[in-house]
Amino acid sequence: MSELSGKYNPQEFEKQIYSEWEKNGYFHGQDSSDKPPFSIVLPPPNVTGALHMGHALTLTIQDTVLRRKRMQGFNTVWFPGTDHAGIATQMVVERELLKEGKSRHDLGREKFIEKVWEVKHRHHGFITNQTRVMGASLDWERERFTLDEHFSEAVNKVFVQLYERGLVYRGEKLISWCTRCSTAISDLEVEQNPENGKLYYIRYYVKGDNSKFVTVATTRPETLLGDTAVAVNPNDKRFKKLHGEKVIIPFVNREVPIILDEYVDMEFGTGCLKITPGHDFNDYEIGRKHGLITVTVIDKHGKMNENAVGFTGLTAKQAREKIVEELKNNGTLEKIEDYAMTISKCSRCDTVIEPLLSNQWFVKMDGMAKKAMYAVKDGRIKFYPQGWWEETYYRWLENIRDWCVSRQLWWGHRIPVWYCKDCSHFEVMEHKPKKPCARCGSSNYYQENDVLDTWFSAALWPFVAPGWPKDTATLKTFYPNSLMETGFDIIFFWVARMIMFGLEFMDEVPFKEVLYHAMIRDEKGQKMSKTKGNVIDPLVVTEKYGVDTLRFTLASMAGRARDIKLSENSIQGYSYFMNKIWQASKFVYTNAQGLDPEFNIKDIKYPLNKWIVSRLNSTALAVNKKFEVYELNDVSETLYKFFWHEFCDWYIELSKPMLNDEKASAETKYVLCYVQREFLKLLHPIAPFVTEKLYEASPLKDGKTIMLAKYPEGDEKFVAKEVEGSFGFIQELVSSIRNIKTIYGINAKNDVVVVSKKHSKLIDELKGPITKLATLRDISTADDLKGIDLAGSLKSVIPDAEIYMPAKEFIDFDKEFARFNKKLEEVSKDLNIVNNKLSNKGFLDKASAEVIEKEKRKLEEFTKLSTELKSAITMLETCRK
RNA sequence: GCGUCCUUAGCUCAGUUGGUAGAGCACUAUCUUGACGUGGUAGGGGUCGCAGGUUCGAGUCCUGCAGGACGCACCA
Repeated sequence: MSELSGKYNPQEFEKQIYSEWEKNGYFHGQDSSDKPPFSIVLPPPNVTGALHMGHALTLTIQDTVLRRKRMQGFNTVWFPGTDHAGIATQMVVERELLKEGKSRHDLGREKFIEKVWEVKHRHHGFITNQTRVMGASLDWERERFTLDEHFSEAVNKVFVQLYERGLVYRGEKLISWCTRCSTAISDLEVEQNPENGKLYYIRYYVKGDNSKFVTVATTRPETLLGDTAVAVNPNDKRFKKLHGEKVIIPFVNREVPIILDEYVDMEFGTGCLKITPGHDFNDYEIGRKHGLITVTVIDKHGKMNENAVGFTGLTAKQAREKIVEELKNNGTLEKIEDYAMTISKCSRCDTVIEPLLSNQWFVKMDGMAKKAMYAVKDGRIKFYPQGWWEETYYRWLENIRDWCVSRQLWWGHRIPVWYCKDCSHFEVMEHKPKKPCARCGSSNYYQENDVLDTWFSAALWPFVAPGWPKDTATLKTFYPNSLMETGFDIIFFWVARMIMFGLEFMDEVPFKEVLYHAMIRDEKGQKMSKTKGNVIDPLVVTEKYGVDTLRFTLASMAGRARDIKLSENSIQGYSYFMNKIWQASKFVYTNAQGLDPEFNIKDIKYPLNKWIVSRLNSTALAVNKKFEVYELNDVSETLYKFFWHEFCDWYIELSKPMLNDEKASAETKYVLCYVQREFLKLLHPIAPFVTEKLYEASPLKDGKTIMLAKYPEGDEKFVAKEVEGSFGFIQELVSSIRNIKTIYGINAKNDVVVVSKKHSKLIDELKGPITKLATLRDISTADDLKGIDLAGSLKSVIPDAEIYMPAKEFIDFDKEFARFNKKLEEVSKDLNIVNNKLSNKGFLDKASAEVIEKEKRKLEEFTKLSTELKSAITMLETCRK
């Protein structure tokens, strides 16, 4: 037994314990084993990222779940890894370059990528070490990086196979383009922001008739240069006669037709819609329907191109100002209105998105989406918390559009497509083709410049982490993964796509369960962000309060809620709990001298010991039940209450006199140590460090590490309902006596007489403990009121007992009278409710026998209490006279 | 507009087949009891957002309304 310091001081042991675990290989799972497998893949953090509270939460939840499974005897593997995070990482490096006044183009692709790798290597240690700090029991030997060789091979294979199956295609489409990132992005990477804009009303004159015109309303006048039609609703009587006419687009003087399309809302604006297929998604659709040409007037940098005659080279914003100015001058601008609109912006850099026509690679979604939907519908994958995300998931999959996976970036998986330099032919192959071009015979190939969306590779994580495309033992054992734990914000980005690709390439779901966790916010419910300055840094918190404290706090909040409001105050509260565990353990250990470690827990005799062992088992059963549905908040609450309010408040206090009792001492010592040790095991998954530290010092230590100890499942055989019931009475008795003493400010120890037919024997047996707990000199029992100085005693009534405390000098009849009347009022209210129920024919007819029985018992109890209280009040009245 | 969800004690939240409203923090009073004042003990505090309905019985189920969060779509 080692010495424990005076108070809980986590900094003294956490880091060392972690390295011991890692050194001893406790985190490592076996590729094949007799034990049932349990696997999780860590959602790979951005390799250049820093640990934030979201990471801390996800690590805590996953580690907690996994540690319990490991202790339960599962062959567990938690696959670690980091993500190359395409745009994000490229931006980090570009920003560094910018400081030297350079862009990536100054370096060239090869040099630039070299530089990114350097940055990657430099950063990699930060995030992984911070992950270690949190206590995450990751199988580090299996760590992966999404751009490492093996991973890239898998990505290529997937891409090629998708192509061969007709699920990948190249096409020219209108896509969302970020002019700052200079790349296409997917629908998911576009955010809609409300903004105050303007609506411009512009006249287009009909060709050949300067007296006729139509007025269109637009928020983007600069796009009129790319207009190729004006549309009106076919049912709109106002404009129908114009069908077939042509109007002239100002500046470019292009003649465009007036077309009819039901899409046009007659109520909105003027009822005339300008059609710009090159810069608007809806217009693009209408253009396709009507066979319109597409004119692009804005380029990839957000500037007006050569088609924008007279405005070429201006930014879209400058062009808008100039066009509005000129329209005003020539009298075709009717009016400008304020207009509340939403603007699409790049979710990464907040730049306004420009819809652009361009050649991109797409993954066909409809077929895979359907399969992914059924996997959840038929229960092959279960979502937790139950009943929350299924609908959202289905809706997205039902309305899904093809996924634009090509990015015009340099950092990422370069698309395995090989173009012939001498003709336009291309091959989709994992490696550069060895044969000459099938069309022109040239051997001059170059690889596609675009890279893949980061989420493309991320979607392969559940099967690539265990080894795919190699047919490894690891893959056999750990696919499907047991659980996927992640934030609900990436349900579409990641979860849905993992399910699609898992089904497509493994023919089996990637994981059996998905657990979604909440978003961490500050105490006011606001998102934490550096600019707001409301960030709580997990590393600062763990430095101050310890990792276990933070983990316990986060676990306590990991319930069904979608937001977690975190404040330092709540963290501090839980650090007190850690200290409490520390202090109680110290007490247990210092009282363990002469302990017989061979004592058998089945042999315990004393009711108090039976009680705490019963409570321990009830607690273990409850904890395991809650673990199964991933309600970690209930797990931690159950453990908190058991340890603090049962083990410490009652059992430890009770054990003190028992330890001095020669007969009870040996058994009590053992039970103290036993219950404390089993509690440590129960808590270990949530608070791994303090439990290991204390376990190490336990005189009943039953293994090398608590990490590999058997997780207590709880045994019904040890749950003694009668004992718990009797002890409940004792608790109530003690509280009631304490209550009298507090009300009257009685500090001195005095005597108490209890009249209770039912519990006399029990009270006599537990005399020592009760006098100790209630600070009494003596407690005695009596069968009736004979010999009790009724007028000179303070009285209290609880179910099945009356308590008399001789304390003549303290009695205040008015106070007593008020106290009993208040109590009687409460009981009468309850009694009324029960009476009403039991005299209600409907209740008796329809309620279950069990419920009726319960009500009858209540009636009995309340009636008895009420009678007692009434007689006590009469007594007071007579005494007063 | 469609969808998911929230509204319970001053604050943060639990309350899972409908059966007498709970916890933590905060607050009040009190206690130097030999593990812990990061502690012990006792206590105050809620017409469960509003209005209907179903039911013998509703915080719990249904409908409507109000306030709020998030997702998707549309937005000339």
